[in-house]
Amino acid sequence: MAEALYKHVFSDVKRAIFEGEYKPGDMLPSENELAAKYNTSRVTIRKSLGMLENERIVKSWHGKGYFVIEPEHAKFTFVYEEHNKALESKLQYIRLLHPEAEVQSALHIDPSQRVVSIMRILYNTKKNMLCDLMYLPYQKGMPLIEMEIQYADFPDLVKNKVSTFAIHTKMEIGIAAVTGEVAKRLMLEEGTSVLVIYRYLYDEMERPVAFGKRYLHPDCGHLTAHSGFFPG
Amino acid sequence: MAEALYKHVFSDVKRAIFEGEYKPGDMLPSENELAAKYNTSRVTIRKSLGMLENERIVKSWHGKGYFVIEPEHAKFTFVYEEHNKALESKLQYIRLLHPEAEVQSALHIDPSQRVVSIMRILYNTKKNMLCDLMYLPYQKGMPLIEMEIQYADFPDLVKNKVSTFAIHTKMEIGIAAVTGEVAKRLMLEEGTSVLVIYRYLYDEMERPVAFGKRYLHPDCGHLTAHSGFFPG
DNA sequence: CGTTATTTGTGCGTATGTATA
DNA sequence: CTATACATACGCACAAATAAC
Repeated sequence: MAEALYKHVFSDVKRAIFEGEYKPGDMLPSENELAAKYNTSRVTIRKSLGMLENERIVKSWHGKGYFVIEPEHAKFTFVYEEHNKALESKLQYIRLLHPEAEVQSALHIDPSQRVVSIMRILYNTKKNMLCDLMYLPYQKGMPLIEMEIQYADFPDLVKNKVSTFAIHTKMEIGIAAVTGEVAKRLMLEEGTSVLVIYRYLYDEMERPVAFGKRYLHPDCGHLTAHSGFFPG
Repeated sequence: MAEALYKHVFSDVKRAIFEGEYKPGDMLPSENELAAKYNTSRVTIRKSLGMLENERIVKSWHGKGYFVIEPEHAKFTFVYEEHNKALESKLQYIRLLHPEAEVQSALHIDPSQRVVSIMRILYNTKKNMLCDLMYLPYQKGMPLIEMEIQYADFPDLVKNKVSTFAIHTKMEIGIAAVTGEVAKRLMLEEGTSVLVIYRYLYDEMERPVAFGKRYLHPDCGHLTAHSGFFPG
């Protein structure tokens, strides 16, 4: 089967842009010109140009034409898997407690309201690599069954209550000194600085529904993100 | 002006998905059924469904139908501005030197080849917030003029040599202890742990063309990223 | 100021191909 | 084999924005 025509036009124009034939700011030939050049219809050309627009390579202006845009190198895509498949997970405890200041502020609740606190350790054959803490506002009838929680992903914890599409999450990366239980479980000296990943889950009304902290053992290495154009 | 028909269909189906009328895994009505429902043509429906597909909300299977997919909560978008607009930038030095091991390995060069090393400080009215180090393989005739480099973004440094679209960058976040010149400039004690952002620039052949390290003063706070669906 | 040509935006009808059940 | 569903592609018409005259 021959390659679809619109795909051919798409990759041919894309190639021309990547090779510098059209530079950022340049106008592409009009739809009609391209249709003539590739000996096809305007509809097909529009499909190809639409794909280039989706990839943020060109932008169309009504009545003017299509223009090559400046690529975005400031936006990075971070792939962060809640469940690292190379690591085993072990539940440490589930406690019902009155939140400390950090958790209060993250979940927008007052000290009188209790929260469920869950600690998990993620480890490989050699050592404990991550210490994961999660906090959820406690409500009566909440399932505290260990097995349910042990393997649950962060968004899974609340997905039954709201539509998965309504949830969005925020991730923050910071640095913190490990103390007490966390230091002991990661087998680090008290006060050692480690990377910390903070996770915030919000529902469709922007209300915080969960808060998590994850302490990374130094041997976990770096967190990586990418920018630029990638296939797929 | 009335809203375009295809936009109406798009947002109406999207709303239905977000409200849980169609759940992840569900099949949407067929193109023909939707065309009948909205009293329009199949072409228009395809446009709307194509938009939903671009937003990774549905996926079509040839001969089967359109299916609601599970939202991706593991991919985060990091917006990282090389030039923080709230901060002033000051060039500290430009040196030509033989690279240390870390830089050698990052740029895939051997110790005999020299690199241009550039240090900048980014500061606000109160204090120095960032210490930025960049390394570029040195080539004869390279412009070392300070003014050119002082305000250059990371990708700008190489954009004249290759197409901007061919460049892609990687970002890593780690933790490191500040020493020597860096510690002094950030006014931190030797050995203090700080967040470090590593940047790698690659050309179209995946060859490294620049390497950067950026030490963040603790007062810079956290790095944040988002996941889920956002308008625009 | 309006006129006109150009360019993109929206929308319909139709035909044929191909994958799935 | 057949019915259904999506994929590709063409032609046409009109609307709306832009720019040049």
